Amino acid sequence: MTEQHETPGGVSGRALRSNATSRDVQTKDIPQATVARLATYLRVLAVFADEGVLIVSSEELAVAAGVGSAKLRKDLSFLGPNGVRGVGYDVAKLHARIEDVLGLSQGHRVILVGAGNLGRALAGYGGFRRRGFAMVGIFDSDPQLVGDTVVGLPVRDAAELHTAVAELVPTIAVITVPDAAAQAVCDQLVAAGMRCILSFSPIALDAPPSVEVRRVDLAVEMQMLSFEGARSAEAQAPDERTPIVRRPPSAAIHKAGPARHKAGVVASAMEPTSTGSVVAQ
Amino acid sequence: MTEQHETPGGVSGRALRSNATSRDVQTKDIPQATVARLATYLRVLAVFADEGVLIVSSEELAVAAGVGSAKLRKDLSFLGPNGVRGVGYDVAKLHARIEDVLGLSQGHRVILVGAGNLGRALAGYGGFRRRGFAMVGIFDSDPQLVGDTVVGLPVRDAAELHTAVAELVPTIAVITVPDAAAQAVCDQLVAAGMRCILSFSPIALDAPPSVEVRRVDLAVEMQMLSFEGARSAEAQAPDERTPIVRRPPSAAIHKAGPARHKAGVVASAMEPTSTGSVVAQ
DNA sequence: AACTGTGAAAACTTTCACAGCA
DNA sequence: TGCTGTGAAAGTTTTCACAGTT
Repeated sequence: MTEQHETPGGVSGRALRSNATSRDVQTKDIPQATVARLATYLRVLAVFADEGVLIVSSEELAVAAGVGSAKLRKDLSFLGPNGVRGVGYDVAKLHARIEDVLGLSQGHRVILVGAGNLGRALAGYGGFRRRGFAMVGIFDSDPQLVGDTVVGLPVRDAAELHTAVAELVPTIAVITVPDAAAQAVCDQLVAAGMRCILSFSPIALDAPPSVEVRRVDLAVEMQMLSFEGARSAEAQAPDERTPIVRRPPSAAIHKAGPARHKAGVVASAMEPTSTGSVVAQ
Repeated sequence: MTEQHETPGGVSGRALRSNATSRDVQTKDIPQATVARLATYLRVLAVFADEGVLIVSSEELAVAAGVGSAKLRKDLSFLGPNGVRGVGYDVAKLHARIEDVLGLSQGHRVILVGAGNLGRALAGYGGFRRRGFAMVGIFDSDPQLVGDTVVGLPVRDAAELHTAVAELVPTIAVITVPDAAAQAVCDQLVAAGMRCILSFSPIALDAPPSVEVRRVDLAVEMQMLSFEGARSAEAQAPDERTPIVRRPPSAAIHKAGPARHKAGVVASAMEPTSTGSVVAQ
């Protein structure tokens, strides 16, 4: 369930490449939900291609991607005709088509702000490189980290962001700084001209509508799992449920102590957040 | 854009805790989309609580969470009455209520399989601990890594998984191994009795319907950003678009070379995947 | 006066089932 | 015959707007 998504109006273009196939489709009309799955199909197609498969049917692709074949066909139909009736889809051709529609054909230059644990892990994450995202710059404001080398790139001072953006011409920025610093970093990135931002901080970032901000909250996924798990447990043992989750040793933080209840104070300072989207899935 | 979700029927129960408030609501009736957002509200509420805020209005909460207030109220309405008309919501009470509904009240014991970059980063990710997820075991099959200490825990041999699960009684398992190993690890976890699995491998995992599997594909988020970015660029400069994404130096992998086209071969071996869900958003 | 809770409308997604084509 | 592309139905989610409460 992705989220709202204020109408954008950003920047970042695609190189010319006068050949046919181009991104003619009314991209505006491709449902959000479909876009999310196109990315998945792309990966699966890459696997098929590696295996030397030339043609796949919607059924095969669907199974590999974990969706229904009707849904897959419907999704692909938004990109115009891509297959051959009675035969299937040309793996290479479909891969190229989706890449094109997603705006991945030219590849992306990515900078990462926040060289902490998560940042370094993402910088080295093979899945990005493998799918056409090149890491071109890493930044942090911690003098301790500045100068380190991560996946071959020097960690630069976050103060250099503005200059560096002009020089590196990145198309996507990834934020992996502590929550408290996220909004400030986002502002800097916007000021530097970035138009696509992926944040791993769970806070909602405020940015002009011309900037695309996506948010990934890793804990949300765990919490959804928790819900589904608890739900199925409930369904199975309507009442004599076994307390498998015994000892709450170090867990159960934020127990929202029943302290200071009673009305009175009302919300105080709270950034006028907006833009952005959730995962969810 | 979350996804399908085969009807589960799993395990993992909640401790008794005879007090009121319990998870009475027909959890079955809470929309998937709402569950994803509840997790977000929870985090925002924790922030408000830390700031000493006692009461919030749907509008304030909504802004902080980055959603519309009507949507937020509708979401909360699935949990039964939680606020006071004309006043707002009691921060602590609402926090506790959502925690309860999501099945987080008892906290969760988490094991992680795959002590590579991503695994280690997740193990140390404060967002988990902060929200009640306690890391209790880390595994890897690489002898090089076994024995290392990550966030205070020794990396154990993945071969010990079965025994370890019996001993640690974890409720959630996180998979961060290379794609090729993901299905095997998943199978082991299922065999060991795990019922909730979160995988960071982009491949669709096959597991019995009684096991909840969620998948997070970090690259999908980037690809969706790419799409939105390209789309808005298009909207802005209908035709004389500036090719900001110039030099495709190290980027643009998987260019799906127009080599071996032409039909003939059809999909070969492909795991009969199923279960699971996507992010996306 | 301020704010929640909620039916009902609108928008969006998924699923079905079949016409159309190689 | 086999598989795509797609309208139309079904299901889900969001948005609206207002009745109900304190």
